[in-house]
Formats: sequence, C-alpha cells, structure tokens
Amino acid sequence: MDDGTVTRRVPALRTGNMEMPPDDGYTWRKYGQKDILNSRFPRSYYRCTHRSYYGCEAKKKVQRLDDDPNTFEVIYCGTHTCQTSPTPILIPTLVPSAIGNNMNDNDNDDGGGGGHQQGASPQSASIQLRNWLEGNPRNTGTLLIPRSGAGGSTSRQVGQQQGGRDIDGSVAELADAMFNSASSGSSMDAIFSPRQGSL
DNA sequence: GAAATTTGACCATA
DNA sequence: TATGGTCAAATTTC
Repeated sequence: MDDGTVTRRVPALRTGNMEMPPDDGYTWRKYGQKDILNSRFPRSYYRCTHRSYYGCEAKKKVQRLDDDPNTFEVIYCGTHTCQTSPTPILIPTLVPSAIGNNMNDNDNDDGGGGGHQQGASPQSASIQLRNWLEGNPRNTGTLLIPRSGAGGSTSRQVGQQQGGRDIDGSVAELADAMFNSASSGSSMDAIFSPRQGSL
C-alpha cells in the first residue's frame, strides 16, 4: 500500500546508547510502546511533535530487529506537513509510489547483520531534511540531534530542535561527529546514500 | 511550569 | 480470542 508507509532499517548508533535509533531530523514524541510477539524487543510508537501545531499526522514505529538487535526497523506512516520549521510549510505528497516500492524491498532478509540494509529511497523525511541541511551536502539524510539526552538516558531521544533552524549549526557538528564515528562502519553511509547529495 | 516519556488500559481488526 | 495500535494519566527532566 503506497499510502505513505515507508519501512527503513537503521543501525543503532554507537553514540552512547543503542536504545535510540538515529533521529531523522524530525521531532518525534513517543506515545506508546507495545511488546510484539514475534519480536523479543518492544515496538515504540512515535508521532510528530508538531501534530498539535501543524496537524502533522506523520507517525513512525521503531522496533529493534530480533535478528539484529543493533538494527532498528523504522516504519514511517504518513507524511510530514511541518518540515520542522517555525512556519507550517505544506509539503506535497512525497511520491508514495516510490515509497511503497522500497518497503517491499526492505522486507527482504537482513542486510548482512551489520546494518547494511538500505535499498530504500530516503525521500520521505530526508528529502525535507535537505531543505535545512543545505550547505551540508554530506548531511543528506537522517540526523541525530542529541540535545540533552544523548549521553544521559533514553529520554529526550528526539532532538528538541524547535524549528530546525536553531540546530543548523549543531547539525553540522553532530553530523560531522557522526560521520567520523561511522566512517569505519559505513553504517551511516548505508543509510544515507551519498547519491542523495547529487540531487 | 511545560514538555516529553513511561506504563497501563481500552478499542479495533484479523 | 489474540495482537496491534492509540489514548490517557502519572512521573520525570529541563
């Protein structure tokens, strides 16, 4: 169903705790957690923090793969209409056709056990990220914005970038740190295809 | 004081 | 009947 549902697999970051999956640049608010029978790990349900302000109905489900505990399966449902901006920018439908296609590919068996999934086209959220990531061609993808919970607890796992512009500078630093840390693992590279920067 | 996270319960669908 | 998903209330942190 290409109704805006995107399934992506992202390796757990080694930035302190692998309890939290890489942030995708949006502010998510956890609204529930459920233990899945077929999974040893519970599934977390997130909703866009700007839902109240922008009516953004974007949601995502994060679940750790039973086969790869260090890999998270993030299922995005719906599209963002907030773009994490101070103003409600309306983003047209994010080519659901392409999205629904890649999810099927993601359903494929594990990507090798090291988090080499990819195959999906990070256009849903990442495409919007590029808007505020302009100037950072390397950051064309999910970004982790550990403002206060990066080295503390699993709480505040989502960056509290109020608007996204405030983190513009932090993004570069965070991204740089992340890419440097992940440069040996190519995990990030696996998630964020460098091809995105060629757009 | 406000916002977010956590846990439990309830509802809907298969 | 069982599982998944969502909502609400309480608690914790900033």
